[in-house]
Amino acid sequence: MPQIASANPPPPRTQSRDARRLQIIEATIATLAEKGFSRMTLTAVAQRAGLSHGLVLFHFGTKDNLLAETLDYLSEEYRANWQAALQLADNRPETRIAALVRADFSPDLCTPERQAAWLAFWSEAQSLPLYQARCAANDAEYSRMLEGLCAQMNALHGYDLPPVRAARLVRIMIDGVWLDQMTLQAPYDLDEALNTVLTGLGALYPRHFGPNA
Amino acid sequence: MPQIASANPPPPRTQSRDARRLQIIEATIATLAEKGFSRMTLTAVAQRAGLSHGLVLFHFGTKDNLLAETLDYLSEEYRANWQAALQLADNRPETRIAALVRADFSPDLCTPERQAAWLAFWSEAQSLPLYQARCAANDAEYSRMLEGLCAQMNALHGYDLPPVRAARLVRIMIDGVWLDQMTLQAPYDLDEALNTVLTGLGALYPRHFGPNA
Amino acid sequence: MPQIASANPPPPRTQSRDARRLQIIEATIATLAEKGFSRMTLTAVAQRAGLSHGLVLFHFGTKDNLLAETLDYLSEEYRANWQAALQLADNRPETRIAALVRADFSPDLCTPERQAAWLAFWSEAQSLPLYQARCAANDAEYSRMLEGLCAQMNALHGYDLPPVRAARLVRIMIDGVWLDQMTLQAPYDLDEALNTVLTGLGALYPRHFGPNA
Amino acid sequence: MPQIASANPPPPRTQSRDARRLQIIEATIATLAEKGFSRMTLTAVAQRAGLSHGLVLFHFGTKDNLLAETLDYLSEEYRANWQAALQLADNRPETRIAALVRADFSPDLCTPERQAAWLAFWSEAQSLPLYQARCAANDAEYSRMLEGLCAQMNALHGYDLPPVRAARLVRIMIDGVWLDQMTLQAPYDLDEALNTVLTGLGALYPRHFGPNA
DNA sequence: GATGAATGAGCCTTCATTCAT
DNA sequence: GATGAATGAAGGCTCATTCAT
Repeated sequence: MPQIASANPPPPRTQSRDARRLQIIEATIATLAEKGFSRMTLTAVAQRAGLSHGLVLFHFGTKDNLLAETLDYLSEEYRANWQAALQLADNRPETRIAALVRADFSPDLCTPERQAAWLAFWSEAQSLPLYQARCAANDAEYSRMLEGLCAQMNALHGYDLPPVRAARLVRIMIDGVWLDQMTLQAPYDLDEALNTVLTGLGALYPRHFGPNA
Repeated sequence: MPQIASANPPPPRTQSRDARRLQIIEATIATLAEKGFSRMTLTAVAQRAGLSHGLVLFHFGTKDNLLAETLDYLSEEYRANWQAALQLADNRPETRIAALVRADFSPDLCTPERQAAWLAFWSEAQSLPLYQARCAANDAEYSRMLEGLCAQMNALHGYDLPPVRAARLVRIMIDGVWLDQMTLQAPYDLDEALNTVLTGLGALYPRHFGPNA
Repeated sequence: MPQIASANPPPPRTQSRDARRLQIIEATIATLAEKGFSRMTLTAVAQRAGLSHGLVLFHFGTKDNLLAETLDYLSEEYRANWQAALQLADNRPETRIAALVRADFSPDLCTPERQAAWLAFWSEAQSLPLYQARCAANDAEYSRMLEGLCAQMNALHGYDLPPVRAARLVRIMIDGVWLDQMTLQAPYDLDEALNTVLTGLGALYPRHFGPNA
Repeated sequence: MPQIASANPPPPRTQSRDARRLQIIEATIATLAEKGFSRMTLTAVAQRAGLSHGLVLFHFGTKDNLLAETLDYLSEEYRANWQAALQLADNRPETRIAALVRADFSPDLCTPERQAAWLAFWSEAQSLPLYQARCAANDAEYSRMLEGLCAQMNALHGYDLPPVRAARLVRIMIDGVWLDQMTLQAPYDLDEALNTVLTGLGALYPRHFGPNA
């Protein structure tokens, strides 16, 4: 976890360039979550980071660029997370799929702040070239990889689900419970979210998956 | 669906109050879809409706109120749509679930514009009291109803899925493919979306559902 | 007293032109008093008169004209009031001065509404040509007349006050207590106002004036 | 009196915070005098100060706050002025009253601009909570102090005027000549204003006051 | 690096005015 | 006469961006 900005102590006089940028990006994520895309202002970001207004622009040039780099950061963080999970898994597709799903619900990543920030970017994806430009490649890579695993489930274990649809179902179940956290009046917790997806996965591949409990 | 907004002909000097309000609400949905929540301006709405921006405020008072009434309109439209679908279905839970799912992909409702508008509201749900205040009741009603149908699937047909999770899985699969339309670079069409959900449904209840083709 | 507008009963379908104009002018005075010059809107005037927005402009053409005619009305009302008081007085200057002062505190004229309306016009007198154009003549006539009476006090009763200053002192004492009603947190009543001026008058002309009690 | 506002030279990029605020407040007073309360706009204030309109809001937040701080400034200036005058006077009530009156006609304070600004605030006092909230205390302090001095005139010099009325008469004569400056077509000068009030004072306390000449 | 004053574009909103019915 | 829809100018305010220190 990157070191989260904390406004109270006077900001250290000199910080490494990268630490400052990270601090501002984390403040951007938090502000996005707190105020939504439409009310995220540079002033609010600066305040949350405990920095002056001008310094944010000194480091990022423009607001659009700050948003772009924040999205890059989230996107890269997400990719690194599932890739690390795959590294630790063996080669069986059921292990790898399980690892991916669990990774998506890791408490480091799956926080209300980050979910809200993702949703903010998604909602602007249609009208802002930003999202497609920055995330299309990562998203596609993730989908292709998941489709490959689903294809292996068919080949190795005798299932008969179209891999593209199966992969898509896994993906949308994950996105769906993320969305639930943002829109439900009384959201369920991380554990229930994971088990909901595992239940769905167990429906797709009954001999290999199922809820924890 | 009314298709009123059309800027070219000089707007009739007087229209019935309700027709004008509807026209403006449709223009709001379209603008929300085109520009996203953060860049939806009253000027843009007025332009799209072919009206002066002052008239929008004459009819709705404030921008916030316009947004609230737009959300009410979408929410009511959605509720009316699935309730009408249930009216036409018989009493068997599998028929009713299928009717709900198909209703959610009706071409009148499931348009890119409306999906984008919904997403815009979802993304602000955390920071704006608007969404919870207006939609929580409708959302909860929908969930309860779906949970009831899933419970009947267990009772009548011998399935063994926890109804709350099963209902949630149906919901998030639907929301998930909606979300896909907004975020994928090359989204799939309505038919494929429906069949994806039916495939997922077939995994949950194998003896009663499956893709069309 | 002109017939005060009363919003509750549905406005009589057909009224004489002059009655409508008067009704609107009275509503203007009341609105001026309630909201101040800067927040007096045609909508507020119409609402107070129980009429539609457009009707006000039908009768007065523009807002500026409505204000001008309202000022004319107040000015004429004021002039008629003191002239009527003089008609009833005998020819002695002390009687005539007393009549003038009492006229200025007549309960019909000296209402919080009218005082506030006058003050509103005074405060805009510098920047709006309106006041000078409409009231300079009346004001000058009043001053000349008062100066003549003060000159008679000297000639007939042996006082030795410069008539211009004496007249001015009478005028500003009256205006001053009017102003007090608008600015004091706990203003005094009409009777105390009158006796304050009579006390001042008694200081100027000790053998002829003094407070009532 | 600072005489800062001057649009011609390009404004220094940076000024001390307080100097800028003062400059803007003086421009507000001038604009209030020139245009009246109802047409005083931030743009007009900024133009008169030779600054951008955004800067006015940068320093004062809102127009309402700018008005409030301007009134505070005028009110404090007025209080400081009469208190300084009292400091220089000896303890005899006639000296102190004379000092107060002369202070009210000091050329620094008693300018057309300031008089017009005061009148603008007075005219909105009824409908805006501003005036009462900011000035009631100062006004009451002034009245009490003046009443005390009038009581001393009775006690020490054998006069027999009710102190409250006497003090009120002094106050309204001063306010009255201020009002005259705003409403008369051909106002008299400062000297004549002072002598008018001194004449009135001489009528109240014949053995101690009278016009200068 | 860092700060905060300064600018100006663009937004929401108010409101006088016009006009069809 | 009377109504209320419709327009557009103008105002207050927010905020990204620039820039002197």
